[in-house]
Amino acid sequence: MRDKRLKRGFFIRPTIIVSKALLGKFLIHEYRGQILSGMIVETEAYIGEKDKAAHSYGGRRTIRNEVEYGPGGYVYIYLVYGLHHQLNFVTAGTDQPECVLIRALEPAEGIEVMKNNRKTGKLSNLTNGPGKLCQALALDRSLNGHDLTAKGSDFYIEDRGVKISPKRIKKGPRIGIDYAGPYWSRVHWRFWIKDNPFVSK
DNA sequence: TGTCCGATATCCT
DNA sequence: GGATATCGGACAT
Repeated sequence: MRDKRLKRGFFIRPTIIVSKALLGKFLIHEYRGQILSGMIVETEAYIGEKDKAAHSYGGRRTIRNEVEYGPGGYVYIYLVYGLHHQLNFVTAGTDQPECVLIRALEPAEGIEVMKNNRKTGKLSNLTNGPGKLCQALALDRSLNGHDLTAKGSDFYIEDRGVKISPKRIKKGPRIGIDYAGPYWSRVHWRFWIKDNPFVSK
């Protein structure tokens, strides 16, 4: 059987390219013997050094964002507002603190478990936001620094052959970062699949 | 050691 | 549509 997991080379590319390429890929978490998965439908790019909205702006390097300074293909996950997790994938090479925030998924496998994790019966409300998808797929800080490309790991990304043509990729300003000032809060570094009902609002 | 605040979701009106 | 929950990280003291 062909190994469909994304390899290191996929992530070691410019962050904007990776952000778009991730649309249509499948995020898979094998959790307690269950497969929890979803197709990525919305992403945001964070270009560390020069991006005022990024944790690594100006080369800021801390215990929390240390993994961003490593090579692409690793997981950067942390807690905001004391209750919501944010899932990111590190991109580019070593010492370029760049990453892609996963904002929304279209649920694929393990939907019943996800509904239970989320305490909701509504499919449309399961994974249409960064904090929601982490809760649905049971992702938390213990996965920080996880290698997505490691053989046999239980958290990875697959290419299942879904092709998203450039025409179906929409872009716009990122969300919830007004503090970054008029320029960085407006750059069009958010990407999503046109007309997909699971994109966050 | 203390204070400030966030890459959101939810509940309430 | 608006308030607010809730905690760990960042940085100042």
